[in-house]
Amino acid sequence: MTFITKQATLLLKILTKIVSSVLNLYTMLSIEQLKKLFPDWEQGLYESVLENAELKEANAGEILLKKGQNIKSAMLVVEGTIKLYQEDEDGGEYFMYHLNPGEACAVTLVCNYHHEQSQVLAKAVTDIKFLAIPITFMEKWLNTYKSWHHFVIKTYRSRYEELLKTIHEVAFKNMDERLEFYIKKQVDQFGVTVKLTHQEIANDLNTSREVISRLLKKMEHNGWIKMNRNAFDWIKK
Amino acid sequence: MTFITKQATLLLKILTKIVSSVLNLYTMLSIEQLKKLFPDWEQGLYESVLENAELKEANAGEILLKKGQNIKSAMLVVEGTIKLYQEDEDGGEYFMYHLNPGEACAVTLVCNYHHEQSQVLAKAVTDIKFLAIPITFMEKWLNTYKSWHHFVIKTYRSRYEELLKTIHEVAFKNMDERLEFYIKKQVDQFGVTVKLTHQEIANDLNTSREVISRLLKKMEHNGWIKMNRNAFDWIKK
DNA sequence: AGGTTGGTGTGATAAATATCACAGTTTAAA
DNA sequence: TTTAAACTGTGATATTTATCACACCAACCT
Repeated sequence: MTFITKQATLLLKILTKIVSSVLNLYTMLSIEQLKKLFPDWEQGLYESVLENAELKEANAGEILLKKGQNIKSAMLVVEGTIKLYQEDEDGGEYFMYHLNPGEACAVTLVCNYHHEQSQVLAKAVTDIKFLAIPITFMEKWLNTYKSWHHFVIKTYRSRYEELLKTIHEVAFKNMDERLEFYIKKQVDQFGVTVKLTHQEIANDLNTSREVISRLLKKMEHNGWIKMNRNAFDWIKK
Repeated sequence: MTFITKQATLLLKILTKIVSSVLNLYTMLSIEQLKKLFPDWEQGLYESVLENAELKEANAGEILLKKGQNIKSAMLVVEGTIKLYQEDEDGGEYFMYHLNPGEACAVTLVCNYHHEQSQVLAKAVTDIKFLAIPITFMEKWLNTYKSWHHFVIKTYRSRYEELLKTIHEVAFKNMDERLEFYIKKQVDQFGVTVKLTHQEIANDLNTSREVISRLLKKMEHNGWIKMNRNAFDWIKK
């Protein structure tokens, strides 16, 4: 009885392994796809990534990274869009920027692999695919591939600039201007039809739903937007 | 007449060059000092820096970099303290972090030397000395010195983290907590005696002097500070 | 001493935002 | 079709912050 159970367990493990490796073949990227996403890398880096990265998926709305969570792998976006937030201890969130295919999450590109903790919250906005690279490779690749080095620096630089913009908004602007700035980012990402509820916007800007409702009403009066349920169109300019 | 003028001009140029190189000798750093400030560099990098960087000075209060200004050289702090601000179009400022000896101003570490503009405001808090490295070397050094590469990444990473903290404060906290956070940074830098007027603090936090005065009064009542004219002591904890 | 300047204290009021309360409306579920 | 849940609109009120007005005081100048 126990013998049979053990045999079955073993068989299950083997089968799982086979299935997952077959799936991996199916879902793995071709080197050509990789080159399109990350055009400036060296040949060897593409190969290293294919060999060592895991292609993962997540559904829209899923939380990919929480503040305080240990970082165990770098995240490179392959498909879909991720939203990056600053997260408060007691539930607050503040939206900072989007991550798109070909971009990497800066906070996960850690050089020293000693228990780095995430300072941000990352959420999948759409269904996504991303490459997860164990952080043990981070230091090694920095020393091996110049193009990786440049990629890391480029990533940090562009994210640093996004954070500066965020600080500019939140330190100097009132909610009406911050909302406009927010909507514009949304429009750049997904087009003039903004499919978000007032509550969702309020959460992203760390304010209350009523405030957003009133400000959107005002924008409607000004002829900046055309409102629908669960969505509105940005028609300004 | 023109001949004599030309001769004189030439002489002046030569003299200027001699004087400036003598001055350079006087003010230049030794390689030992450089190693103390930037411990993890390669030998060749120290030499390159000594050869190509200019050691500059500035007085307390001087503005080193303004938003929108073209970046022509990287700044490495040698002596004194610099304050980094986000700057608003109409005069507002928001303090983000301090830069100390051995640290570099991230925004000036540009890889591409095509008219990058500063996104920040940098002010000398004390009299300072810093190394100015023409940005033509940035790309070259990235390709030549691994230690430079690591230095740049380390710089970006730590500044990115500072910006995250700033966003956390300004997005989630009320002025009383932001003031406390601000004072603590000040105390970490210069000790428990905070030599700032209410007006200066108000400017750094983009608020008004009255607000800071009232909040400091409250802190005094709570026994967190001991107030004097032009300064106060942080005595909490 | 008298005057000027800059720093501080504080009331009164306005503006921006947060919170509460509740009504109406659409959508989805039973 | 009825019911429940989610989304939106809006008034009333509280809190936080900004702005204005002015008084007081210490330091410095002459």
